[in-house]
Amino acid sequence: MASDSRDTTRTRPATRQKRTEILNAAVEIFGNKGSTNGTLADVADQVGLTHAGVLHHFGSKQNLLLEVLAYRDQTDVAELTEQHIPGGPELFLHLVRTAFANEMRPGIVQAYTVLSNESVTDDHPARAYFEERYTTLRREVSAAFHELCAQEGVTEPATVAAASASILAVMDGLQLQWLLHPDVVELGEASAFAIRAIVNGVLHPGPELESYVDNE
Amino acid sequence: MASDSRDTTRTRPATRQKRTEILNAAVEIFGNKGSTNGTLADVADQVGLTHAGVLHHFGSKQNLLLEVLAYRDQTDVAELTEQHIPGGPELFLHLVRTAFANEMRPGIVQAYTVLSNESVTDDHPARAYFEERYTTLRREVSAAFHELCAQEGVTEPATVAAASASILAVMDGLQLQWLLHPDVVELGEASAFAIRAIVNGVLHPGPELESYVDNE
DNA sequence: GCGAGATTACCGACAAGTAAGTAAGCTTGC
DNA sequence: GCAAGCTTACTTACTTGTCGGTAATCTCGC
Repeated sequence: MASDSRDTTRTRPATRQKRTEILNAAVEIFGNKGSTNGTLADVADQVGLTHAGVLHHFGSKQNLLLEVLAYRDQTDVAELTEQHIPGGPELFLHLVRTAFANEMRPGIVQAYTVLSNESVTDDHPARAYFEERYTTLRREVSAAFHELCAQEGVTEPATVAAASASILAVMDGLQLQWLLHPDVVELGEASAFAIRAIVNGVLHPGPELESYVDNE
Repeated sequence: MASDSRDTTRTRPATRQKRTEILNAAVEIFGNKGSTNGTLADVADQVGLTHAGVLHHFGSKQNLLLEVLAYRDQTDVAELTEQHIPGGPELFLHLVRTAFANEMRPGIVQAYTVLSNESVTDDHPARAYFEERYTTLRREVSAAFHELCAQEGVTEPATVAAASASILAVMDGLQLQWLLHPDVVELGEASAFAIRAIVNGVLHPGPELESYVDNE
């Protein structure tokens, strides 16, 4: 979506690269400080420019923010979003793999975590982006569930919606805890466990919670 | 200055009430705008004071923030934190009930969501608070799991840590999605489903995810 | 029960700092 | 030699926190 249009048309390669550099710096800064707290000067410093220089390339802070998100999609989780995400049950494995991969890039995880939650606030520029993102992801996970249910001969659409949201939710929530306690919480392992539990919860719902309490 | 012994000593009732009013306003403002973006003047406006008036009561913005968090604990989830949280397997039911209850107070949920994620950023004043909070909560959930496992005659401490973090994670993650799409995501229902799935995942781990793909 | 003296609660004005954005001009590769 | 890439120098708009002052409220001796 964002992207550009013109990058390709009229910019020299050196410029292109500078912009990429700025985007990477912005990911780091916004990740470390949030988009409200991180300043253009912070970003500029990191790439050896003044804040006006950054503005020259991106026009406004808000625009930089949006381009950062677009950039992240395009490079990072291109795989996860719309590129060639595995369609069926493999999606779940893919999500687990993503969680493990994320253990290697705390910077981006932090940027994403901070920004997604910031987006909830009044008129945040990235709100639309995240609304759309979650809608898309939930739809994809739901589709995977439907395929899986069909494959396993189970009919249980009732919990699929809850499960789809839940899978995305654990992943996000674990990221937060992992960022706060990197060596207590194991992002990959925990995600794997939770996703497995949720998938199995759709296919073979076990006992109700109440049963563990009553029969005591 | 601030916390001073409980206010009871030296403040008159009208003042007490005013402070509570300010705290409630702050919850709303910080919830709507984040703690960085929300200003003292915003809070002050809401209670018919100037920002200096707010400062008079709370000393500094940072202190106000911390008092907001303490206040939330004390009133809101007093039940959930340390007050009289049910100890054993009932804890899980309690968490589910909390999720349903949260559907009725988006303001506080939003404040909490925004602040907890903001806390990840550099030197955020609330970071220590949230680190401690998650540590405590994970410990409590773990304890509940141990009790439950004992009760059910299962020995499986291996996944308990992951499961404990996961339960808190889903709850947080679902809150975010619910805030973005209040009428698509059902906070209570989804939390109930996910917690049940995770609990059962500890007690009776089902098939591995790989099995759904390989045997296709 | 009352009036002097101390405390509060609060406001207006201001100090100091920080951010985004603008304008105008230097520099350089092509 | 000219446009793109940047910088310097500002401007404008906030924000937090401080200060002095004022009015209301409490405390107490008498």
